[in-house]
Amino acid sequence: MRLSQFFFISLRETPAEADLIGHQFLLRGGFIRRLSSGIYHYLPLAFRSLNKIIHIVREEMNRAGAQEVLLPVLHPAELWQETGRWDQYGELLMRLTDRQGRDFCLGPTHEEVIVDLVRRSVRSYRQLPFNLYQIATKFRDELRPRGGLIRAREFLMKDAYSFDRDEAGLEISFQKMKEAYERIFCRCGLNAIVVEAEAGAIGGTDNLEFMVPYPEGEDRLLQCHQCGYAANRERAQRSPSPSFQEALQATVNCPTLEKVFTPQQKTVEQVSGFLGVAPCQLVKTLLYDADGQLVAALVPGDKELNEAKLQRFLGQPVKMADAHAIQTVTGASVGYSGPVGLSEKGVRMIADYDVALMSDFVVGANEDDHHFIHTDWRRDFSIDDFADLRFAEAGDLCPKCQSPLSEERAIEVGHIFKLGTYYSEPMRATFVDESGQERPFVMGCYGIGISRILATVAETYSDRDGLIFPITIAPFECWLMSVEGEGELVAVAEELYHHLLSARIEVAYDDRLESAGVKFKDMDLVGAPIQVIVGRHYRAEQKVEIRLRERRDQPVLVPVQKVREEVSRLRSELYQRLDPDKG
RNA sequence: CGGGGUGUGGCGCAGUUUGGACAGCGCGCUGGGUUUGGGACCCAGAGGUCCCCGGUUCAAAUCCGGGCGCCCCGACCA
Repeated sequence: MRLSQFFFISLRETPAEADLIGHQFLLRGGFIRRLSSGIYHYLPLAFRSLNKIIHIVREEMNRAGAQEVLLPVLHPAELWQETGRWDQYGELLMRLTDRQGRDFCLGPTHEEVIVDLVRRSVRSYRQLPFNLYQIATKFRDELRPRGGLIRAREFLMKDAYSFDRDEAGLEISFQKMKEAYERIFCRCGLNAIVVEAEAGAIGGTDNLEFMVPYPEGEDRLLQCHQCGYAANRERAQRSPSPSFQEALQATVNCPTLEKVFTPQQKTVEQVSGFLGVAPCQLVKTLLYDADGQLVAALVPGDKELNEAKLQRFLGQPVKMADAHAIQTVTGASVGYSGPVGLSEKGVRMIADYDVALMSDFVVGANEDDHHFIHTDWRRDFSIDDFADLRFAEAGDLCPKCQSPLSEERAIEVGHIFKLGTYYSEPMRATFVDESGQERPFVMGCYGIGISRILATVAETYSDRDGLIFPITIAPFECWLMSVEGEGELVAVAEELYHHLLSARIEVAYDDRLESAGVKFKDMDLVGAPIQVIVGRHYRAEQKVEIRLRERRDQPVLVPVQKVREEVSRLRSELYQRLDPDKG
C-alpha cells in the first residue's frame, strides 16, 4: 500500500478525550475516531488489524469444530421476556420500537436468539453436539463507557454457543473452547491468564475469564504464584489466617461492654473519626434478606463484603434488607445495626474469618445515635458461622495452598461459561434422547471481545513514540520509507516496494512528499513490526537499513538485493514467536 | 445515578476571575519557494453559530437561569 493513496490521517497532538496510552495512540495514529460516547469509527488501519484478529479467531474456532453463523442484531422483546432478561438486563439494553409499536432491543448477547433458533430446528440427540459462533457488532448502553475501545457501547465481539446432550458433553465442549481461547490469545500476542470468575447476570455454573494484566485495567485478579490458583476479585477465595483456630479458643480479654453516644454518626468513616479509632477496630453488621430469613453478615470495618460469597455460602440469593426490615428487627435506623442481641431475635449470624481475630471493637448498638465500644464476639453476642465473606486482597492466603496471594489489575478479553440448562429450560428448548425422553440442551457460551483485543494490544504494546504491534495482527507487517521525497533514494525505495510485494509481504510504503522526520514519526506511531529505511546508509555504502520496531536501536544494513530475504526471515521469526504449536 | 472536570477555526490550548480593543497563540490546512535521518524554514493565504436556548446590560466567549455534549472517579458490567 502506498501511503500517498492510503486513508491515513495521523494527529500530531493527543486528543483531549483520551487518557489511556493505547487509546491515545490509536487515535493519534489514525486507527479510530470517536463518533459519540462509546461509539467509534474503525479507519483502514484499525480495520486491517481487526480483520487479522477475526481471521485468527475464525481459524481457531473452526479448528475446534465450531461453525460460523450470523445472527440478527435486532431482537424482539418477547424473546427476552421469556427468560426475564428484558427486565433484568435493565438500562444496559438498547431498546427501540418499530413502526407498529412493537418492542425490540439491539442484541447485547445472543443466548435467547440462538436458543430460539435451535429449539425450532433441532429435535434429536443424534444432531448433537454442535457449537455455533458469530463475529458481529454488539450493543450495550453501558452506564459508563471508558477507555475508548476497552469498554464501548458498540463493539465487535465473537460469541459462541455450544449445545450438548449432557454435562459430560458440555465438559468436552468447554475444554475445547478453553484450548481454542488459549491459542487465540497466544497468536494475538496477549499474555492472557485464565482465572475463575463469578457467573454474574449470565447465569450458569463454572466459568473462566481470560485476563491480560494491565495496571489501568478495570478488572482485578488475585493469583497464587506458588500453586497457580487465579481468580477475579469477585470470585477469589481465601483461607482463614493461621491464627483463626486459636482465636476461636482464646479467652476474652476485653474491658466491659459500654454504650456510647454517637449522634448522627452512621458510616464507618464517621464513627471511627468520631470515636478516634481506626476503621479496622469496627465491625460492620450488614443485614440481608435471604428469602424471608434475615441474615447478619459481619466484616471488619475497613473491609468490603462480597455479596457473591454470602450467596454462595447460604446457597441462595440475597438482597440487602430494606430500612423497614432493619428498623423492625434492630429497633434502630440504618447505620446503627450491631450484632449484640440479634441472634435472640432470630437473625442468622455469619461473620468473616477476620472477625474471629478481633476483640475490643466497636459495633452499632441497635439504637439510634449509639454504638457499643469494647465489644467481644465471644462474650457479647453469638455467631452461627464463620466464613470467607469479604473480597480477597493481596496478602490473603491462597485457598488451595495457603501461600500469600498477589493482586493486580487486568483487562478481560474473553469469558467462557458453562450455562447448563439455564436458558434451555425456561425457553423449553429440548431434544429427544435415546430413550425417547425430552431433555433440555446442556449449553455453554463463549465470548471474546474482538475490538477489545485491539485495544488491549495497543495498551500493552507501546513505547513513548507509539505502538509496537505483534506481527500477527499488525495492520502492516512491514513499513518502508525513504528519507527523501524524490531522487535516487526514491527509485531504490520503489524497487524495494516491488520486491517486498512480490514476496507477499504486507508492506506500507511511505511515498508521501513529507520530511524525513514526519515519516519516521508516523512509522513509529503506527507500529508495524518491521521497518525498512532507504537513507544515509544507502548514500554512503548502498545499504538499506532494516530494523524491528521493538528494537529500533539495532538495525541491520543489507544491500538492496538482500532486503526481501532479510525481511522474510525477520517476518517468519516474528510469526514463530506467536505460534502456539511451536511451544 | 452520585462526585469532579471540561466545551473557543481540523487538533492542542489562552482569553472567562474584574463584561468593552480586529477573539488570540501553537500545530495542521492552501499557494509559492528553499529543504529531507527524527514532527524543517521563509513568504502569502483560507478557515470561527466562542456547545445550545433564554435573561441581565448601551455592550456578553466573559455575568445569571435552564438544557445538552464529552472525559475522569464511583455505582454497574459476559
